[in-house]
Amino acid sequence: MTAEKDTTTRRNRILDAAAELFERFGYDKTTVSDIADGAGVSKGAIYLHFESKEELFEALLVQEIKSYVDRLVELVEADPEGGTLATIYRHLLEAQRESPLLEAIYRRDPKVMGSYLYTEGNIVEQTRGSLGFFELMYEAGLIRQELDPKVVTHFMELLRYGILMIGTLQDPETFPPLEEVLGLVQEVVDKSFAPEGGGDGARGVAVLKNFQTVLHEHFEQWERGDEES
Amino acid sequence: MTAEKDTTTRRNRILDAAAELFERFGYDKTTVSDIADGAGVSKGAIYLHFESKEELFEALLVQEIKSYVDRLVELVEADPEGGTLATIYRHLLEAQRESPLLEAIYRRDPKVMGSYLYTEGNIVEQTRGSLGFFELMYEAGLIRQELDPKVVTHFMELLRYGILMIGTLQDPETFPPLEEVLGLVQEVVDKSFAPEGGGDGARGVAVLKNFQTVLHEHFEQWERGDEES
DNA sequence: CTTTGACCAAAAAAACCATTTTGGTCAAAA
DNA sequence: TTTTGACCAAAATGGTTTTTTTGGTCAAAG
Repeated sequence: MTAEKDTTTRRNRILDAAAELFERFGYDKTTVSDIADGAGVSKGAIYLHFESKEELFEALLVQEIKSYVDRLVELVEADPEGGTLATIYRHLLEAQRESPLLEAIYRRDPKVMGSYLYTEGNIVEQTRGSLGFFELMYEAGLIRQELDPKVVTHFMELLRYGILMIGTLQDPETFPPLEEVLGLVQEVVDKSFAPEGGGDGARGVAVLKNFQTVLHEHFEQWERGDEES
Repeated sequence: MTAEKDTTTRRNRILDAAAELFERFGYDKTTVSDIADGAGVSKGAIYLHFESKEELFEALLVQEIKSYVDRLVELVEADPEGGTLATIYRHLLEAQRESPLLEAIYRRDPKVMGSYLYTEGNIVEQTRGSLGFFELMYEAGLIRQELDPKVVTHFMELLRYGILMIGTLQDPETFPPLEEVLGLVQEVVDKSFAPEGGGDGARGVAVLKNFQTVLHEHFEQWERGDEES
């Protein structure tokens, strides 16, 4: 019990150190020794937890995606407006902005992802799964039924990628405050895509939490399958 | 007169050849000789029109931006709905998609722009000018007065950059038809940002054409200033 | 049993040179 | 006068060798 907790703690210290280094210097420029030093463990210890540098990186990405969804659920549950489409979407964008590493993944930033981008079957491919979420919202009646959910989803993806990329193409100094932009986004989505009155908020929370569960299971299965290969 | 027309024609043939080659092979991989061959002129002839490869490239970019705006005006004038905010914005996105070279500029595509990206004071920096346009639309009453034009502009920029970049991050095969997406964009913009009834279309056309003039003048002055340096 | 860090093969980076290409020029041709 | 293409210095490219770094291992220490 205490022993297990200890190794888990160490694993997390390694992941924490890795997160900071990968984010700052990127996958290629971060060495396993650097991570070991950063975590205050020996290099060998790292290989007691992860099979390779690549697997360590993937474990980190998976962790990042998981806590992204967890954070989203947290934000939505704390919001009095609950699980309406616009609320969820707004918090989704907020949660995305909170994790620079996650942004780098979605952005396929070569500076951060480095040669990992060119590895076979990398995690990034899997991240498309979130698209299915809005279809679920549609089926739950939280998107106007006369709209095409595919098109609505794509619209929201456009905005999401816009937020993701605009900072690399223009000077962020010139941007209006994010708060105001997100406020407008929320209004627009609510006005154009949500049913009258915004829809059943509790239902939305349920859909989201279900999605959260499915996603966690998906990645746990993936991690299991990953070890034996 | 005939002589002048001849040199103008030749200049355009060079620009045309350059456009195709730069788009296909990028700035670095396209040689001046290639362009000369493509245009059916000698290499020396190119230097009768342009001071350097870089200046030729810039002239091409400027031309591209100019015809982008010209094309936008054309589309808007042909549209019965005229110059409402949503109509103009929709055609702006359409016109943008029609020019791969322009997309490459806005996208800062290193494959196409190559080492030109790292030159001092390159044109790309100047292209931010279009942002001012929506402020003019606001002043002309074509954007709801209770909204913050800066935030609305940024929202529309987010969508624009999303459309620009999403194809590089996800497989376009999975996208819904562009027509439908643009249709939704237009609806959303109209519903959320335009005043009741969409606003005075004729006024919008006037604002747009005025912007067109200013932009043309801006670049003509820029070209003049560029030669003497 | 757990953890370490010296050690190694492999890969990446740096240094070096030979060769080719390229942007730009200008004497000569048209 | 106008246009050309052979020509050149400078830069880019390609190939080779040397040096350094790095992911991963495992005998030995704790």
